[in-house]
Amino acid sequence: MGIENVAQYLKSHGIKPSYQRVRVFEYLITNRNHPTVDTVYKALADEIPTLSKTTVYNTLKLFAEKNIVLVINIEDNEIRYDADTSVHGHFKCLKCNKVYDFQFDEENLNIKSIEGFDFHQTHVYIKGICKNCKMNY
Amino acid sequence: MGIENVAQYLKSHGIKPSYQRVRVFEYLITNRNHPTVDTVYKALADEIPTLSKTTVYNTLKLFAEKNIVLVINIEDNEIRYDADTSVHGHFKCLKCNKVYDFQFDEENLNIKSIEGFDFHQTHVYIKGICKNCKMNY
DNA sequence: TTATATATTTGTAACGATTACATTATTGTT
DNA sequence: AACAATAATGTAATCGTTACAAATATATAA
Repeated sequence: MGIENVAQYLKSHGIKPSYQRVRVFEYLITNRNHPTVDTVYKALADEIPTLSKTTVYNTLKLFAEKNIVLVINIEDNEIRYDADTSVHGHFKCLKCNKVYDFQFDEENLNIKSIEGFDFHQTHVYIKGICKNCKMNY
Repeated sequence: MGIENVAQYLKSHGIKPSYQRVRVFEYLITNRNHPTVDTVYKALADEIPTLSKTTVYNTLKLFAEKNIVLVINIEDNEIRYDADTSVHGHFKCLKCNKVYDFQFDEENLNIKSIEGFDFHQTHVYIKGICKNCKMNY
């Protein structure tokens, strides 16, 4: 997605494409690393010296409200964000702390005992050791 | 589970059954309400006037380390605990904020793209509107 | 263009949940 | 009873997040 397309994408979701918002969203789609606010802020602060961390908080919260990012709550002490809003799960490696995406079959979950409930969001989180860390330690 | 059995249960998991620890664990198994630290503290403070909130924090953290409680991270601003450590999911109603348990078929998730990873914990969280709130609003 | 209104960004202060730490109390052992 | 080890307590510190007011940027209308 080019800058013009990012701006258009934000507009089409009811978000005015300010410079900071475009840059934050570009960061998310370029680095698919499920960053925290701090990660985004540190990465962009070099190139946008006037950037405020509050702006990153506001921007990501706005993106979440407008449903163009997913909020990842796999750890209790940090909020991560993902610009891939398709249904997928997240795996966090307890050794290297990296977060991986994975696909799963939602319809096969065969959920029991909460029939008649309306589902708005489904989150599947798995923690463990990733393949790379298994081999190297 | 009676008090003696709670003490025995804690011991068998390497936890010294102090008065406070027994009371916190009894609270969890008596009120299966997925409480936060604050909820447990407020409920027990009446009956144990000297109870410190730090003790509740320490106790629940210890229980989690010893794997006799699950840490529920369905919301980013609160940690909830569950003495039911069997594999099950959690549904949070966005209207009444109640957390419900549900069963699901883990083996049918059919997880792709993270083959060869070791899984330690699996969490399935669903947010939406519960049946009761659907009917009453 | 200029004036004006609106929206956004910024930086600081406040907030709240959690943790660190030192002190006190409790428990177990000899 | 004396001692050592463990746990509980209360306060202070920490850290991620939010509130808020001032400054800046953007859009609109005359």
